[in-house]
Amino acid sequence: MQRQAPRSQRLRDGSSERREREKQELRQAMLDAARQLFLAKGYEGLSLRQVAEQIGYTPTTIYLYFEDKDDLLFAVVDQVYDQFTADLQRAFDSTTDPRARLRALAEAYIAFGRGNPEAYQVMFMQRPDFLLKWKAGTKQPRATSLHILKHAVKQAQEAGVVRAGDLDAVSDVFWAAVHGAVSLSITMPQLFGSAGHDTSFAAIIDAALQGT
Amino acid sequence: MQRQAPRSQRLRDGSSERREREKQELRQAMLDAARQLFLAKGYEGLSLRQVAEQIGYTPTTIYLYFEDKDDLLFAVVDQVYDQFTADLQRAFDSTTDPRARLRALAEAYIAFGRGNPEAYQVMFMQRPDFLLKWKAGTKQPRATSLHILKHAVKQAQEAGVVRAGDLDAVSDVFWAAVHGAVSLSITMPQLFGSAGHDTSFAAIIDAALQGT
DNA sequence: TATATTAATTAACAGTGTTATTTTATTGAA
DNA sequence: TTCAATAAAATAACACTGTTAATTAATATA
Repeated sequence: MQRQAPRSQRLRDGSSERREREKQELRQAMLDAARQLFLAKGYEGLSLRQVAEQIGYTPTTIYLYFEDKDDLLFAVVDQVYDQFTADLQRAFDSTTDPRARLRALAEAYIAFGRGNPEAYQVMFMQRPDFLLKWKAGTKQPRATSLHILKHAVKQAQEAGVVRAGDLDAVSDVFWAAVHGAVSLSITMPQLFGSAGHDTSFAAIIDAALQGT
Repeated sequence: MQRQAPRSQRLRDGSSERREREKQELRQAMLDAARQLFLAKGYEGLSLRQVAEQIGYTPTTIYLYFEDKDDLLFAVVDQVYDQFTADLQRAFDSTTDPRARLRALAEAYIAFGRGNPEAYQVMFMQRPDFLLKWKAGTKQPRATSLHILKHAVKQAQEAGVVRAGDLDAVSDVFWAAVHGAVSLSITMPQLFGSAGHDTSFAAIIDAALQGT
């Protein structure tokens, strides 16, 4: 009997592991379906009932894996926040020249927004409160990504390649320029960038670098 | 009998006028209630049932005066578009100096956004398609207001106070700067303008004027 | 094999915008 | 002034939405 104990223990662990794995798989299936619907139909078009139908479960089952719709939506964009942070960090690391660094950051920011328009809208336009939520597993709000921008501006100030003055204000100039450009190009592609979006973006980056 | 004809004519006209007047009053009551709810609860919080309850009618009656919810919402912000245009025009007319004119326009744009945050969000962030709708009674899309900006930029270019280059692109720089500042200050007051919003706005206007 | 636990479903509530139908009120004419 | 035509408003219903409570089905444990 005592010899059987470890074996039954192993069996039980094995089955509970399997259960846990299946739970994670189902959770992931919900995330995948939600992400697909979100990318196809946008923020408004994401419905729990459609998510449930797509994975072959009833809507209420989702509540066993997510607190509510907000929780699910945040989980969907959570990985996008990671990508955004990684993109900015990569741009930051691409050079040590303060001026080139700022330019690289601006280009990366704009490229992210244009490459992920639906996600960018949720993150910076529709649900800005998500920026204050914590990244899964950590205690850092999502807005931390923006510290990279501020850091680069600070370095540029110290190097004397952008004008001195309140760091926060100068960073805001930079942020407002790129955010304004990205958001206008996403929501009003007809009105913004009529000379070609790339032309406008280039002009905005130049202005931000000269004007800061 | 023939003498009575004009009198009954007058009576009929009078009553049909009264009917017409009452119809317009009811329509205006709907607009007022909708505007009040919209300003209190924002874009999402505006519900036809609540509008109806506030004026003491059933929800379906609204459909006798407006095509649908979109039509009602547009009618609510329609007058705000007029104010926006007037504000920009007043700034344009405040001076003839091209540089001061651009600065006045930027300040007016920002003041409008900060003074009407809910309306600004609908106009430029949530329902940008409204900008392409026609002003009531005309055939001009709402975006025409932005031509004032472009006009001022063009004059400043010709005067040599802002850099030459594609007019559309240079205008986009100006627009992106002020829109970015306004939208960030509305949706992320904690993250934007931590050195004081006025400080950031001043820096952005300076940058836009130097950078364009 | 019986019991306890967990997972998933069903049913329901309170909302939303919207359409078709029916009732009510008002008008114009015999 | 009564009657028919017209216009206005209300009722009822549909198809959705997110969400909660109660019930059934499946699984693990003893």
